[in-house]
Amino acid sequence: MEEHYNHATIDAEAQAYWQENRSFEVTEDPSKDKFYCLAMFPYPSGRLHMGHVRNYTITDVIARHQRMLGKNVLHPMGWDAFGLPAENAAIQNKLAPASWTYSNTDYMRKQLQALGFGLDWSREVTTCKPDYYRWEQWFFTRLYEKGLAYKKVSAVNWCPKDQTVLANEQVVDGCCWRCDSPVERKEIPQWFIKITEYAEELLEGLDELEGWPEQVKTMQRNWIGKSRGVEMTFDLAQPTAGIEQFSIYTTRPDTLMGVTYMCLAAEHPLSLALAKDNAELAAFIESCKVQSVAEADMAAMEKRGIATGLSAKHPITGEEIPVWIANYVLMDYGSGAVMAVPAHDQRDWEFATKYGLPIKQVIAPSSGEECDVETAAFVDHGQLINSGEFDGLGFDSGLEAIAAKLESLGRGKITTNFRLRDWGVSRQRYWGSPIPMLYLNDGQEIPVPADRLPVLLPEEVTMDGVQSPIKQDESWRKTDYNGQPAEHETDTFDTFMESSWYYARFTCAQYDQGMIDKEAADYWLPVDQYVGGIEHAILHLLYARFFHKLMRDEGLVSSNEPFKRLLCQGMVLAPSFYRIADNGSKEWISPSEVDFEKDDKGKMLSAVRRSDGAPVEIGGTVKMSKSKNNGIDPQEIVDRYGADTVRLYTMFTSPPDQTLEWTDSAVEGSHRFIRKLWKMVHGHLDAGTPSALEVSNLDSQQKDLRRKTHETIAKVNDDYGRRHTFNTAIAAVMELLNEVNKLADRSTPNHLAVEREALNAAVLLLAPITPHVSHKLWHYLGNDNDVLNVPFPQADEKALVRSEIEVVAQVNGKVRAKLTVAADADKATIEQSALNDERVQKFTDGMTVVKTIVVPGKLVNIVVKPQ
RNA sequence: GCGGUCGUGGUGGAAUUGGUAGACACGCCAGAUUUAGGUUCUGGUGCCGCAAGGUGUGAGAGUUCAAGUCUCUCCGACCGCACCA
Repeated sequence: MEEHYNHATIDAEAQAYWQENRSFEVTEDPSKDKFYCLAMFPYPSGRLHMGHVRNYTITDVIARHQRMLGKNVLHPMGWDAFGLPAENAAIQNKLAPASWTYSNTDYMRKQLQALGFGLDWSREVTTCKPDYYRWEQWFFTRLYEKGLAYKKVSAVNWCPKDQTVLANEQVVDGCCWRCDSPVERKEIPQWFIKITEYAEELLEGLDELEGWPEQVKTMQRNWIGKSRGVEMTFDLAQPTAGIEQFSIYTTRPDTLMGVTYMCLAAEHPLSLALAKDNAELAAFIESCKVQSVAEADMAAMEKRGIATGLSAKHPITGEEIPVWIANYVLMDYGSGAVMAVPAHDQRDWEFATKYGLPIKQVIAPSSGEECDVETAAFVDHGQLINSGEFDGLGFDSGLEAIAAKLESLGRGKITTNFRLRDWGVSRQRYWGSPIPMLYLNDGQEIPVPADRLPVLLPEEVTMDGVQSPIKQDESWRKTDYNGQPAEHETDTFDTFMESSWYYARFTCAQYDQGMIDKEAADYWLPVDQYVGGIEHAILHLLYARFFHKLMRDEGLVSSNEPFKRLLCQGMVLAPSFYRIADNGSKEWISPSEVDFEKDDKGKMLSAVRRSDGAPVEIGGTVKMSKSKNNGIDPQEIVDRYGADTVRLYTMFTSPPDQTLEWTDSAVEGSHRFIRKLWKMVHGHLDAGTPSALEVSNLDSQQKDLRRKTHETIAKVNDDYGRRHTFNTAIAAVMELLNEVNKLADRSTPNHLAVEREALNAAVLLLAPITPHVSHKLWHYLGNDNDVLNVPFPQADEKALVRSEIEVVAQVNGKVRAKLTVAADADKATIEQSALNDERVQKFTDGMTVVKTIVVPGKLVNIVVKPQ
């Protein structure tokens, strides 16, 4: 065995072995239990970043562990290849998005291989290729035929100068990122898929997902936003432009008697009708359009409104209530109009205060406390007051009574409402799958017939940065349908379409007879473990769940949910440094160019740029990004330390669901640990040949080491399989090796046998995380099989047995002594042994024992008080 | 603004079901080895204190024999908000 660990040759050797043996290519094998382990596939941005490394290391560890547990493991990889960045890069580099994308996937595939990820490359899927998106197009035509896809008018961000649609990301401070013109909202016809038809099932399905983090399920529940309320109509006191009434929805009908004004969205039909001959209203509505469509921007802006001069009649009292138009009412939610109850809604309260509208209290706190609605809205449920016949009712009884009254008057009814809106899938961009629809001259919509699919996206194009090439290309647009002239839809799909079903396509990536090979899908689906960023907690995961149900209803898959277990990993952060440039902007300096000065405890005091020795500002630890110039290139670390060090570091330094802070010195620590393991195996082999392990013939030191080995095996199994806390698994193996070192006595073959068992276990336990070095060391330790397929170690219960244990003795909750007692000692024995302990007596002497709590195996707490 | 998460030594973190706070590692200090640096090895390391002991998990309150963990209020950081993926 070589004395020193050489990562370059060891990585290359293991990777060549896996490639030659096609170790990670799998087929459906009904005789074995399957395990489908999936990472969110990457957008091919150019190079891997640390977030990718972290994501794929997590799935690789889980996949390799499951494989060693005997499962038939599918761990595939592909490319989420359509999207906006390719268009931007294309404009910048004067390259077609397709060729930019393909050169990126080629480079990143090599990087993934260099990290030793055990991926089945025979199933690689690239979403921008026609053999993928043709099935998505076909599926959309099926949805259209079922009435689940439809076209409607909806708002986009519009740059009036460039005459183009902007993504929310392309709107900076309300202006176009390219030309800085103020952005407007514009209503254009777009395609939608009826996710709202599945709202109830998407909500209920969450209850089945026991393997999902609670916070993700909560976020999805809130996003779907099911509520029970009342829909009611308000008559206008002065019918206008043929409109006599409008409807609203409220979850607080109990506050109906406190309505003091009504609010319409700027895009509400009544608002638009009124604006026709009222220049002031028209100007206000126009001013509401100058803002992005992003909800966060809408919510953050100042609330503004204007009185229409119209009144509505209160449905119960008939009282006339002023009607306003306000910028905080969303046309997309409910009916685009709300009743305002400033006494019991914070936003209404602020609006009413600003415009001097009346505030009428109709709910009083149930506790009987006073509250003053002139100083703040009272938004809790309570008891109805000032509400005539409804006085004294509570929230539920008030809701029922008022709804019943409205129903009897024919003015409203109890309804269920969802916050969830239908999924808009149209994008006015080039680099996406064309939406497979045709338009005849008379405007009739025709789904492209299956035998004409796919509608190919031309790849050889030049981008002008403003208009989509296919929108400009008349020869692409023009076609025919049954002999009639027709035009292709030039919008493309939202890229969430591709990422909503790729997991199913991985089960049959090469299948060319349909979207999904049902036999393969039925074997592999659902995904047993899905891993990806928390930023996808709502949109991607909700769309994928929706798509799965659509595919189920098309007969393509059999399960109700796509992902059994979900792990959301945290972001990767790194320190950042900057200098203020002459023009006041920050110049971000890469951490690799910076040296630190530390105080005598190692705390960072100041930092200087190495090149000029002058100080730089410390910008804190923030998400690795190009803009902060603090990205660490995984490639450099792999070249310097090897793949196993990168993998070990990312798994050791934080639990997977928390943020990971990158520090160079800690990376060296991980590398040191691998070298230490290597050296230990080398020293062990040098010391001689172990005897066969005779469990019955061990001294107490050897028993201790053996117990530690099996405790570690038990902990690592639990950490890998159930807890997914790889950091504590690694810490446990480190402890085991520290123990091996401490008890090193290489003079007897018996001891060597116990040590061999420990080292074999350590190499196998680490194999999912550091597969290259484990591959090599496993052979050095005299094993001739492939570490990939060795059954994962299982703890020997007999080795775990202890005769004595330590319990803590507390007095009044403070630790005063540690007692050694028999492992099976009963409560009375433990209590007595604590009371007899002189360190305990020091604190109990002269006191009266009030009570004693004994937690067997853990502690005894003696509660005393002065006599 | 709305929804969600997090806050523990100089640093990353551990404490799994309310039961020993700080495992494991980085850094730092001291020593050994080394021509020197690096490597490697040994010991120490929350804070105050000579010690006994006290104190300590963002701040404040509460429940409990016992709170990092549960409840409430506040402060701070982060993620998502439907066209970034």
